[in-house]
Amino acid sequence: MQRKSFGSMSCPIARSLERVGEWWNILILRDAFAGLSRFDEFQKSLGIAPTMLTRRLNGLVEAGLLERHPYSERPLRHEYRLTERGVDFQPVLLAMLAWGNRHFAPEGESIMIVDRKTRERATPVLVDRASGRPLIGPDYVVVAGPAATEAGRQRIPPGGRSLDPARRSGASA
Amino acid sequence: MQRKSFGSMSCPIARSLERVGEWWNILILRDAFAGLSRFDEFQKSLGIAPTMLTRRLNGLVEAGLLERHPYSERPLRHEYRLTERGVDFQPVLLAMLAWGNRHFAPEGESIMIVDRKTRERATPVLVDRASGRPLIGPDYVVVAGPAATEAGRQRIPPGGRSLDPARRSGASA
DNA sequence: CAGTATCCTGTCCGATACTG
DNA sequence: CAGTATCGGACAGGATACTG
Repeated sequence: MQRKSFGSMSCPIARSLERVGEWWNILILRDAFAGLSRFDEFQKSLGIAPTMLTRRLNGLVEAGLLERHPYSERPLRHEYRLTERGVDFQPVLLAMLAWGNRHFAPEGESIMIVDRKTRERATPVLVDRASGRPLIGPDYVVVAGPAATEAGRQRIPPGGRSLDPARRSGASA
Repeated sequence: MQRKSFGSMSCPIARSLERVGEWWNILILRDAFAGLSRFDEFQKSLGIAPTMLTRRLNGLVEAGLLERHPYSERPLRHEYRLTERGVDFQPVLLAMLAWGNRHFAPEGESIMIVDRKTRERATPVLVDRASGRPLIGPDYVVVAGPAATEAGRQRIPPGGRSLDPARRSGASA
């Protein structure tokens, strides 16, 4: 699986995209989280061509998001399970779910997250684990890390770049 | 911009992918969050072919994530600004950033989020806005929403599907 | 500077057919 | 059931050249 590479490879987002950038990959992961694990389960669920599914599955295995586990010898058959790296991808999926629900669900939500007991709807927000404060707001900033390139470093203003939409020129009143 | 469509269109994740699925789109959004707004800023930053950039920019405008604002008449020139829908996409970007940092940063992080004052590193976690409890854990489940199709509904176990990695077969001890 | 026009290549992806 | 083999189309994306 030959990987596409972008100009700004030093960016972790670009690096992530190299692994999950293809259209199907994210949907396969979504289904893996839904508990699917066998080739034909994915195929039925996604309506994807088998040859494509093979390629995407192999890609995800190579990228370390999925693991093959044999469940039958003779003939050798395996199921695809999320690795820890794959499981870690869940926040991205949930963030996309929330965004899709918010902006592209004209007829209402088709999937939602609720409290297990009270059944109340949850609204996903990203916060800092330690402090519990929302990341998107005035309290946090993006800064260059130890592995940043000089070019990357220069794109970030001194003091860091705000994550607050209100401080973005053009956004909001 | 003719949109690709997937089998399971009822899923909000699939719907999101229709808008931002292309490789460049996410990187363009990332740069937009970094404050870039002019054609040539994007081009320099991304190293993308101008013709491609035009296409992607148009796509993002059509999808409602970016807005054109004229900053010069004669000749007419516009800059591209994030709409509210675009700004709302930030959690997805940050989740990808965190995932990329965690799993694909062998030489250390190149970009990180820190507390504006204390300069301490933040770790992004997804929580419910109302309760503050982490979504990925035992407290929350995924259920079918009002707009779910019958097929989608049947894929979710009664009571909802857990988001807890520990309850996933095969993951962790 | 902010694009458009044109051409070309790679590959994503589906359709179909085949195999242990 | 879980894939592999092969074919072909559509388009993402790059390179180059051009325009107001």
